[in-house]
Amino acid sequence: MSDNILVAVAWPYANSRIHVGNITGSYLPADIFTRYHRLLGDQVIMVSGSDAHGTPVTVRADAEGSTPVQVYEKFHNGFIELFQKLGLAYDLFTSTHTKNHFEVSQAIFLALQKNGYLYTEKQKQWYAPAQRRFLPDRYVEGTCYFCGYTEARGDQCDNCGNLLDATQLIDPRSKTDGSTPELRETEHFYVDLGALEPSIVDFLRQRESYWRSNVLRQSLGQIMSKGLHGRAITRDLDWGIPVPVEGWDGKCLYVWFEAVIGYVSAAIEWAKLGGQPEAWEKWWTNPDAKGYYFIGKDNIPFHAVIWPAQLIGVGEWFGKIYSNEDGVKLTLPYDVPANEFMNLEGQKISGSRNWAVWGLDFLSRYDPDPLRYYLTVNMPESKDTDWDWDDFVRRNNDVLVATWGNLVNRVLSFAYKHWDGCVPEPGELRPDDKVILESVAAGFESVGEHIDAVRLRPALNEAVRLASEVNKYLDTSAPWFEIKSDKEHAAKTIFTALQAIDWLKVQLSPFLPFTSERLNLYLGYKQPLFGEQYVETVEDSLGKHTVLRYNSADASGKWEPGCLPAGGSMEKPAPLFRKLEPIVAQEERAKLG
RNA sequence: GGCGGGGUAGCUCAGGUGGAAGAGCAGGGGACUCAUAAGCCCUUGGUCGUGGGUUCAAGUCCCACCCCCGCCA
Repeated sequence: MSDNILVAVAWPYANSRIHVGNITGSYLPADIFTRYHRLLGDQVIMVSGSDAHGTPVTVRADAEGSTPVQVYEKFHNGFIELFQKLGLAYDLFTSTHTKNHFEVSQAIFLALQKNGYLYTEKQKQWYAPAQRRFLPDRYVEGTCYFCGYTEARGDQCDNCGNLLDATQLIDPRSKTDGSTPELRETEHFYVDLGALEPSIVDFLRQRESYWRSNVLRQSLGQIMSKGLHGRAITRDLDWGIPVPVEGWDGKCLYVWFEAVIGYVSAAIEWAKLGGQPEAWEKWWTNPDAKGYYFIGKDNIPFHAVIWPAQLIGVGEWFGKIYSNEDGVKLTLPYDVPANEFMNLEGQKISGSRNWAVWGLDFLSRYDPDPLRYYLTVNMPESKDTDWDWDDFVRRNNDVLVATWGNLVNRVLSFAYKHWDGCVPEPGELRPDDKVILESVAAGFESVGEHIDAVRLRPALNEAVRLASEVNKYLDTSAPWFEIKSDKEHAAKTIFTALQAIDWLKVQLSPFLPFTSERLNLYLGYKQPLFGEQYVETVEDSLGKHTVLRYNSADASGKWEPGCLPAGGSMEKPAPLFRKLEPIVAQEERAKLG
């Protein structure tokens, strides 16, 4: 029995690079979860993409003298490079700037409208004649009408902390060119979240027993105390998805509204690229499919409340509009295992202050698995955590190198040297051998249970603990002593240790895919554990976009205690991990700020 | 102001449904040598933020308060 599992991963905004906090917050846990379910044999797809639209991209383009497309493509390509190097094996990592996403988003908009959940409202907003565009509140500056501070932003005054009504700013000016804006009337669509509130409360209550309490209680608490209210879903902007209504030229869907729709559109694009255009329905119109949304806590309201509201609001109309199907509804999220934040050396991560460890920069000096290890074992699953360079070096050396890497190296080297590069024939195993093998085999249950419940830190610690058990077993059996007097006993010990390592390799592989693949080769296997990531260019009427994909054709890994072939030939082993000098922590800290 | 998260050994943190305080690292001692001087064994160390309450029994439930951090207005 295999499940259909949709792994929906946060969409990085195409306006800044990705740092370790972003990675541990959503991208990495999603990949670990996905790899585990692939090994189990479940039908799982992991999708996401770059969030390409919105004002910050246009503002940056203006500042750099380039175009929004150029800005978004630059960051998008950087994301793909990082994800490939870090082994984040998306079935599809695409973008919101695709024809497909435009169509799906517009269909969602129209379905909400058909169901009566949209309404329009007129409001005044600052307009910059010189730039011929409306200014978002954040891009208007002026004098605060509370405290007289002259550098207040339209949305909030940094001096007195009050939230402001941008239209009341004194002496307003455009943040980008200093020109004086004027108030103009504009009309926008709103989604009637108030009308959807009872359905959302039901939705949350049905998931009360298994959702993380931070996600559930924050969402429910906010609704109970404040209620839900209409929210604007369109803006005066030309970089984005046009509002699919006659006479609404020059207005776009708000990014918060359309980016989440990417979870549907990316699955559709994935199905099309795979040559089975209907395949997405197994995850999206199948009520038994389970959607897991991996996001950071900043995104909780959008995924736990607003996105479900959108899905409930479209009802059966999406099917009718998009694919001419009747009686079909989109499947609501099963779980939203949002993480808290990771800080850096005791301070909040900040790109503008260069207080960050950037993903690509890190990988230019270190390997991906140590990063994956440290970020998992320090994952902010229940509260904020801290990236500490000393701690990174220590854990790399004490756990990856000393406990696990050394276990592999000492056993494989010993076997390779004394049995001519082959797995020794053990004959009948002794009681002690069976005991340690049973313990390690039980890891498929215990580690798996943790991953299934998205408790990744305890899952990884459990696997490492089992590696430590094997070290103890080795010390007790002492094959280096046995081999002097009785090579048959040493063969039993080394075979047992190799078999245990073979299983631990699988249990650790969702966390440490690169070194697990290498170990897999050393043990003599020809087929890789996982499939391959590859990059492809897709063309549509909007232009070309690059996507990251995953080909599982050669994957052979299975989440079960398989049989290591006795007598099989091995590859000459080499250490899996590099030991780091403590000085690198100081060097890395010196680069911050 | 409202909603939420956190305060457990020197450090980083575990402690689903209440039942004799845990791990790793750091510190101290020991045996071994296959291994990236790694691994293994033993060991020092805590009034679980504060004050009440429920209970035969509370880090774990309830109330109040004090700090730190987010989100929302």
